[in-house]
Amino acid sequence: MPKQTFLNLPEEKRQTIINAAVDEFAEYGLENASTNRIVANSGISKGSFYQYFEDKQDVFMYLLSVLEQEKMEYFKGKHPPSMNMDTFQYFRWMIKAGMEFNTSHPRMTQAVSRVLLGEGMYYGKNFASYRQKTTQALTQMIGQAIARGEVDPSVDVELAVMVMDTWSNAISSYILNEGMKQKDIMKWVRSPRVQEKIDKLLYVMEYGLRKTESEFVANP
Amino acid sequence: MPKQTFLNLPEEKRQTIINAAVDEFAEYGLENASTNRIVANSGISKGSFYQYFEDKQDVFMYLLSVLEQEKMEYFKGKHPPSMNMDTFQYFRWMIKAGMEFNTSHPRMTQAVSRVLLGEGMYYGKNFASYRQKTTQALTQMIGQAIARGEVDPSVDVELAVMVMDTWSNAISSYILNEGMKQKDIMKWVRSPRVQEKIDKLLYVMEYGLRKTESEFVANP
DNA sequence: GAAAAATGTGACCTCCTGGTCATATGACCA
DNA sequence: TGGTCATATGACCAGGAGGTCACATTTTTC
Repeated sequence: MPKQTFLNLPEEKRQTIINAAVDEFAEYGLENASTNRIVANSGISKGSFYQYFEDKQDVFMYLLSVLEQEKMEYFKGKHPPSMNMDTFQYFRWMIKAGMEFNTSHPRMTQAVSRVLLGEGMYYGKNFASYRQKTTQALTQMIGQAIARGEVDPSVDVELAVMVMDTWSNAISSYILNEGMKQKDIMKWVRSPRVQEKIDKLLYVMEYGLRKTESEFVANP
Repeated sequence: MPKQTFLNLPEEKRQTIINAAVDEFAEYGLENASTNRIVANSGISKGSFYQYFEDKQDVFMYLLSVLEQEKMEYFKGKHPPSMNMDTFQYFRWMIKAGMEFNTSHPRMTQAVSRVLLGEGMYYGKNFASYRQKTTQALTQMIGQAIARGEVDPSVDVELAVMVMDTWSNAISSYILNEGMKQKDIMKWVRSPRVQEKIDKLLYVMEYGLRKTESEFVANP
């Protein structure tokens, strides 16, 4: 975590530095990020950087905690539209709210998810706790869904978690990759075309690809 | 592509070199791979390396083509157990055959998929053609499935491709990551536990997570 | 055998990396 | 005013990267 010196800095200067770091991680990932470039782009000296942080991983950990903090505050102010949702409706609402949040912090989300999804498995222990938080939340959610009889009983918890986690990441990556090509990412995400795509993907997660009697309805 | 000098080399020496390269890419990815380490581990000199290849990306491209070649030969000798399979049965067979192949070339598959999935998006054009081949094959397969009325008609081709591609990659990553921890990866993959896990995942892809009247049966 | 062509070698180059540290600056206090 | 202490700086370091090249060695050709 950053040293006190960094936290004492004026808000503006701190922002400049973390912006440069975010850009660097989004562009190069963690392993290939260069402290020299971060320093150059934030207009501070090399010495100052190491007075603020242990190393670049320290910076990244700080970004991670900031993003987590902001996400928690975002979700604190958001409430599901209805209390009588089943697990799948709730998951859909969470995914969409998550995408709203992501696109309101696109660079930061890009940087973090690039590192977490791309290099996370090889960095091993360091990020394990962050991945675990998601897994735990999902596990609890699925446990409830199974108890309520909403989930296919032949599907065990671990498998269902993998399915939901996979789709959560896939949708997030898709939105970020495609969205960064748009001129207004928020507007793009909120467009009916994209919303329907998300709906359809989650519908397929729920009912499968194979033709059955259940039918897709947009914005159910 | 490698220069003629490399292709003239005795089989054994070529193998030593590509083994060292495979290990390097599997361990460090493409960006962070070190030509110095590759030459050290393959017992050739720096100068020879650059007489054989343009640079490390050239080596990787060669690995890619070798793996593709071997995969094609593998599938040429393999035939689906029955001609009367629907698309989902065929996909399941392909996935399982693919996993057989992957675990018989674990290091190479690991190296290639690490680079392709992890750094592929950022290298842009270079690997696009390889990703495209998979997409094209899937597109054709789905087109047929839709024509046969096997797929939910509310699902369009592009979406179905994304779903199948996502699962193909997810299963492959899962098998590779977990499998590398086992002492005998081939035996592990063939075990009923793992086979059933794959079956269940593909069952969920086909019928969804939600409880319906259709029920999972192992090895259908 | 000699001449020619192909192959192999590692010292050396420049560039950039993460990281250090003696020194300079300037805010605050007596 | 002088002294103290947090902060800021960039020259500097060792290490490793990718890449080159003059020379040594081996193979082929005649």
